[in-house]
Amino acid sequence: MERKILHVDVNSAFLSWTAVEMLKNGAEVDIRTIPAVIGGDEEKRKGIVLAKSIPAKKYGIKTAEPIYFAKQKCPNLQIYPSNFKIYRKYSDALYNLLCEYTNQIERFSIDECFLDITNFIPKNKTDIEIAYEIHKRVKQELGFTVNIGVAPNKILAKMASDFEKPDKVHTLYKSEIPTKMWNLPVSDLFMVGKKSSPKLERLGIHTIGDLATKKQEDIISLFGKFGETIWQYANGIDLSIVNSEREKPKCIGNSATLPEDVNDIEKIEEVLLALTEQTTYRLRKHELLASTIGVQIRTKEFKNYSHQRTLMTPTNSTKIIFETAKDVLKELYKGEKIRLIGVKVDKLTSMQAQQISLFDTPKNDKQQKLDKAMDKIKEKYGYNSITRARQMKIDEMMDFKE
DNA sequence: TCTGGGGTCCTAGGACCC
DNA sequence: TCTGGGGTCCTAGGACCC
Repeated sequence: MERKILHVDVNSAFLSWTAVEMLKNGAEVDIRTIPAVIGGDEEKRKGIVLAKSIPAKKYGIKTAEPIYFAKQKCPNLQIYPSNFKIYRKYSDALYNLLCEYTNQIERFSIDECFLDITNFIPKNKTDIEIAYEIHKRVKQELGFTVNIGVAPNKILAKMASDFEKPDKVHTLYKSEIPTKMWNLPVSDLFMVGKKSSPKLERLGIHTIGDLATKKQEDIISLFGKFGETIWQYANGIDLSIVNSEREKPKCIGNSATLPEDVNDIEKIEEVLLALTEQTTYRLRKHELLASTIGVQIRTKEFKNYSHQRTLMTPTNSTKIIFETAKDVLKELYKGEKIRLIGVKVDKLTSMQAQQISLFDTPKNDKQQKLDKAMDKIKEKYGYNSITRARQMKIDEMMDFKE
């Protein structure tokens, strides 16, 4: 049986949510109506565009481009900082509203959800009517606009919600694929990014339709497994289900671009410790243990390097993970000036499945208790409420999120 | 000129085992 | 001297997404 899938996508999410919050706090201008962006701090070298208003888009400003360029395109551009606490609040409000329509709902990102409403459409209504109802209610009750794609599977629903913006409902049924999707540039297809689209162009594949009508074997022989995926997407084929199970993460990591390039190993290790504490805190919150510890650095020339190491026994101990990360960093670091440092834990297993280790000494037990005590305080009073003394300066510098 | 931070998935090459 | 083939696991790096 044909399924009924919706993809709900918040228009310029970070900017819209900031606008709603500002209006609630008595602001006179709605930043959605002026050339404005949400962006990082240029002085801290995090100056990229995270979201843009429609008037800003008219100046040719693009998401993820440096603010520096955006300002050249539009000198009177208004720039507002990001605030993930607020985004989480609005994202949750949207999710709660959508849950009234189905229990098969997948949070695809902070501002996108897939809904499978196949078994939840009342007899007197159609899928399109439900989409319009959600569209209207979100605007009236939450104050921001969404695009909704209505289709028989996830890829088509996602492509449909990406059609004309903002504040629109679009359908993309199988019969509409040639007229609504095949005329679009191949780079508009989900998963075709800035590396594969020039490669496709060189092969004379300019539109999604060009890709769809090529022989599947030819695309597979050129692009491997990835080729199979994009060929299927171009033909509107996607058998994946709307997955409402909240899955455990497969890896957890934190990284930070430093305000200045650094080659002082002590300073680098201090930042590494702060990042490790953040990562292990999240690891423990998920009740997971990690087997692989990885460290990444980015040089001032934007070269990325990484090393990792797998431990005999999975752990979530800040001390063990930090000691390992320091070791891995030593292998990796050749003394050059670095711009970014990151830590990542991988091969995660649930704590319940933990094997009793021969190395569970009283000393390790003490470390575990210390981690737990620190976590509790962070839980109760906020992440920054407790911190190792020598780290205070770094925390200020890196403005940690909750 | 300037280029965030959080993820997922894939690939290629090497080590090691039988 | 000449030296297979299948499998698993690990690592480094890269593409892509929001």
